Amino acid sequence: MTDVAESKVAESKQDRIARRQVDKFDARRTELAVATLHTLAELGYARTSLREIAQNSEFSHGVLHYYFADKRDLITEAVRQYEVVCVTRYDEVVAHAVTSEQLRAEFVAMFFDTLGQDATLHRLWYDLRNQSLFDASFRADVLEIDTHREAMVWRVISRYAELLGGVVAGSSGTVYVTLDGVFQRALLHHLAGDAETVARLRAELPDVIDLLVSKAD
Amino acid sequence: MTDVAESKVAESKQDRIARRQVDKFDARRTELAVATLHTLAELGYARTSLREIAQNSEFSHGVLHYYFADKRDLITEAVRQYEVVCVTRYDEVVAHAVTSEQLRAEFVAMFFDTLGQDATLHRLWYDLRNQSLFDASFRADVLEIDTHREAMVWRVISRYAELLGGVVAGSSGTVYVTLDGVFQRALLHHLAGDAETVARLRAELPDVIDLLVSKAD
DNA sequence: GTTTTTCCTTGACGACTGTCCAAGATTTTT
DNA sequence: AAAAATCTTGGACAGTCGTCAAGGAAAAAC
Repeated sequence: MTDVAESKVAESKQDRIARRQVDKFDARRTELAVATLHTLAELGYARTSLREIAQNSEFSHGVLHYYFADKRDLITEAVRQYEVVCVTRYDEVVAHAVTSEQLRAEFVAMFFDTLGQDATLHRLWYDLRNQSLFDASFRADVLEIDTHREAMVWRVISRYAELLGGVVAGSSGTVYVTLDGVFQRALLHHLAGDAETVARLRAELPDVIDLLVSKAD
Repeated sequence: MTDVAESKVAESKQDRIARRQVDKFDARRTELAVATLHTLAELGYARTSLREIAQNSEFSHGVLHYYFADKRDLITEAVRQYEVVCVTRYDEVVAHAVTSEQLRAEFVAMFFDTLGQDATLHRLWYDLRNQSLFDASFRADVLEIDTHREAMVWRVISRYAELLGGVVAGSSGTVYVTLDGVFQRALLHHLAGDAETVARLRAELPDVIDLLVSKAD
């Protein structure tokens, strides 16, 4: 009995230790994944090396193989970090907008804000989505993130239709590819330094949104 | 006088020789650029090496630096080859369709035909367009090709509106990003082996087209 | 047929890659 | 304070990369 009790105590103690170490381990994994994310955003998938990632962290390159099985494992974790950052961006706008005009205007504003602010992160997303066209090992994560992005856009547009007293004219997928297409195009011209084209896309976006929503008369 | 005449003859002779050599030189450049295109389509930009390209041609890797200044020069030429192949795809459909229903149906058919047929080429295009988000040296070519693609789509949709007796509801850019977005998404699911989603996108495409065109009553 | 020019192969170079490991530094446990 | 477990470093490894140059093969010019 005593032996068992002691053993239980010992176990739970070791468990506590183990759990703490796991937490610490995970924290460092996340830290390194974030450094990876920044490196990828800066250089793109094709030119990102482990040594470059390590230089963007406070560790040496050898440590990466202590926390990650290989490069793919590391990059996959970085992609998951991206998702955490990026997928609830418009929820606040949806939550507190009380008129359709307000929602549309604030969505457009945030759309182009994040375009300028997080341009390198966004180009990374498109880079990785494209990588998944060649490398099957990214596909599952990419498709999952894409689904979440689609849902995010849908929350905005369906709420807009609701406030407007109309219905969304296309499917969730159609709405998503349209707005994502506008974003991709704006990103390209933004990075190319063509502010004029970006401004034009911004001016057109409200019309694009209205194209996707049929107002009931 | 005679000297001058002889010199002229000699010059024009040398010119002829020079021209022929230039033609031969260009022909081989094109040949190697095509091999590059196939390699890029297969492996993607990130994993395409000069030795791999050479293996897809009938030459050895050293010859690439005889015909091209460096890797960038070679890949740029390959991108230009892509444009030649890809940008008049729907013109025949536009030319011989006599009803709006026919044009729409044949466009949809060709849209998904090329999706399956030239999937690797298309994923290369998206790969290179994305590369231009990181590497400015591709941007000019990418933007030019993108413009041509947009014009190609516009020819289809504006003709469709004409046959239908309506007007296009969005700008040329809006129409392009929407249909290109559908294509990108269909390509991803096609390469992921998800035939069901591709079929759904195909079934939805006519509605997407009609969304972009307002029929006059 | 010989010389000259053009074309192509082969091997080498330095730099860079992902991966692994021995050994030292640090932290935790006893 | 000693011992054990954990973390981190920095160098070595086997490859691969783009690039280049020497020299042989082929073609063209005479």
